[in-house]
Amino acid sequence: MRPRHTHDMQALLIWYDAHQRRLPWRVSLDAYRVWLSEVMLQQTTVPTVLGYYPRFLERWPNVEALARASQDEVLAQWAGLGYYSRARKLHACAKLVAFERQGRFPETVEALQKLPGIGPYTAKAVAAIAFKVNTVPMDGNIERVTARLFAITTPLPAAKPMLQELAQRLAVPKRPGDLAQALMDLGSGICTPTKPACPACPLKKDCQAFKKGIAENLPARVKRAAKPVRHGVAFIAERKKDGAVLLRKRPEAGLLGGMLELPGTPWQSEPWTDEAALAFAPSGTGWRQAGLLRHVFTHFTLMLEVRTGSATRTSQGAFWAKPENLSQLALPTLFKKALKFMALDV
DNA sequence: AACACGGGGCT
DNA sequence: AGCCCAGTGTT
Repeated sequence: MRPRHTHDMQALLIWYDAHQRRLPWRVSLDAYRVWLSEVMLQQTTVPTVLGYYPRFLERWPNVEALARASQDEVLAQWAGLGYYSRARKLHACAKLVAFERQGRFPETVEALQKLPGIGPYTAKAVAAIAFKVNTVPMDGNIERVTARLFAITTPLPAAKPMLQELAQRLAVPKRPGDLAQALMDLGSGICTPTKPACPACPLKKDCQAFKKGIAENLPARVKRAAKPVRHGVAFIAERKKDGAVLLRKRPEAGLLGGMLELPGTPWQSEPWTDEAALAFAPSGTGWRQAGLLRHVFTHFTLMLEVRTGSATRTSQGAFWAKPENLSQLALPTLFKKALKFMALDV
């Protein structure tokens, strides 16, 4: 066992007490609320989550309520947040906790990590914040803070195990949850990826990277490959009498899994010819180009050509959705963008 | 270890 | 245009 308290975590906690933000998931340490916020915050910024978390909590105030919802309802509320497998696993986890564990979340890192959608980070965060387990979760912020504190120059992701081990040395038994949140606040507010505010940092006396003047260069990363481009054509098939459009449900697994979409072509590396694209159109007439949009996914960029036309009957697997109902459906951002072309087309 | 998996905001 | 973000699960 290495010696603890080589760093002044007390100074960090004092800074945290003076600077912490009033965020809705810091109002209560109820495990359900902590868990819900941590899942939403996976790879998602605080401002974005602020637009979803209060609505979720109002609609489903406890894990039993969320467990009783339908998956389509959960996906509809999640629409726009991205990484939709999170919503499916969130619901699966809620059902498991509500129906097989009498509504109680497990209280150890190991048991939490067995639940759907809870990985190493979320297990530690929930354990530390809701159950006062003395552990330090590793997220992007704490990874960066740790790399700088110890001046680790090994590039990510190879440095991850070392950073994980070093971060655990920062643990303090008194206030594990506050320490985790203090480190994350430090990472987002002071120890930022570019132009860190080192002079204002409560840990500057301990920071090896600051002393060496290399804080801004850490953590080092290996270069990522450029995103390929894919092309698709989507069809807005409009019903004359009420303006309803045809939608269909995507497969449960994979990209935008379980969400709704406009009918259209597959997405391929080459642009579509008219003739090839029309083979994927719903039964309808008068197709004309309404717009072209670019949408960036995690690992490719999509160029989506949007065409409008009129249709009188549904096609295979599709259904009519009235414009006034669109906001309550599980439509990912890509297709919300596409549907905006409809209004221009009168 | 590498990849799939959204979307928004920053520089 | 590239990088980042309160990551997880699969291969």
